[in-house]
Amino acid sequence: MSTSYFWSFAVFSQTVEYALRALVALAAEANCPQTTRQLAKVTKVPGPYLSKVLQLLSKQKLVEPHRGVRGGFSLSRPPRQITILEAVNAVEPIERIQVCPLGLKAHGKRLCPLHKKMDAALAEVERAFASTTLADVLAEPSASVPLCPFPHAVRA
Amino acid sequence: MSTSYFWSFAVFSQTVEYALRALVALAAEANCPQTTRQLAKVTKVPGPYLSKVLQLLSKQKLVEPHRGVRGGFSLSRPPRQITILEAVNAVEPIERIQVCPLGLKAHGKRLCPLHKKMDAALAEVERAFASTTLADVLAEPSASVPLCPFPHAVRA
DNA sequence: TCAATACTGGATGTATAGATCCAGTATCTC
DNA sequence: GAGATACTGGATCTATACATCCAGTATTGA
Repeated sequence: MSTSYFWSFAVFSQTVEYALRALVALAAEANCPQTTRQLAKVTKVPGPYLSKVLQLLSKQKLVEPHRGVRGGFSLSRPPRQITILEAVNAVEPIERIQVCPLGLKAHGKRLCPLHKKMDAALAEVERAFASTTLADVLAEPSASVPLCPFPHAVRA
Repeated sequence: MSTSYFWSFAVFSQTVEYALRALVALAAEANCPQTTRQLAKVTKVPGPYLSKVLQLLSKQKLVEPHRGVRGGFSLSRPPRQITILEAVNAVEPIERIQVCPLGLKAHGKRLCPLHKKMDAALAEVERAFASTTLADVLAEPSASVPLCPFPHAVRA
């Protein structure tokens, strides 16, 4: 609701945003593992919460944990092989609208025009995410000065 | 977070979904006002909550309240002149990403590639919503049997 | 005018996303 | 092997979206 408009429409939940930040930060330093603490500082995500997010990403094999001294997390695959869609799905699976949200069990599985439209919008977003990799996000073609500290040079 | 995946990625909040359902239901019976109770039944939205949603829509002049006997709500404008974007903005304004969510006040207002991508996705959704009216949603060109009860014939 | 209808608005309750804490365990370095 | 580092997982706390309740007010129609 947000009568006072504290919250506003967002395509991304906070958690998805956090996951993406973490992955981009990892991609920027693809060689050496980074600890949760380090990542939390760079991405400005609350440390303990980021820890949970990283666990989700770990379960989905997007990142690899390394314990002990000099441990931390690193990407499981090169940035070019990890899509935004995978990242999103790791923390909050995109669920296309399969059946009418009203729960009417009439006339098979067809959606009414309203939810067809809504699902189409979802599909658009999904497609955009699927076709974008972490490498794409890191690439700064136009060299516009980035506001975020992520896009360091990708080391070798 | 949703470790158990109770919740999943959604472009629409519950409240936005409710607002759209209500507007579509109103558009389907564009002539006679419908009471909150009637709308709640058709749209399967909790009555008291729908009441709040309708108040938001009313404040944004998308619907008009009519008090007393034979009262209810009706659309302020013909369905063709109300866009999905207006409906969404009435309950949860879409906020484009203006500044880096990290709050860094560096280098003017440019976004890093990550948030550029994210904002681009938002823009896509916004555009899709802006170009769709309630009338579009009601129109059932392919005559696929709707799963939802909304698209009654629009009466004269 | 009266009574019924229906919206209004504030107060309050509940469920869930977001955030924290800490004891336990694995790994590294010396 | 010892100690330090760092992830793991469960329990708990908080903020907010979602939902309810009710007294008050405006309107209708007889």
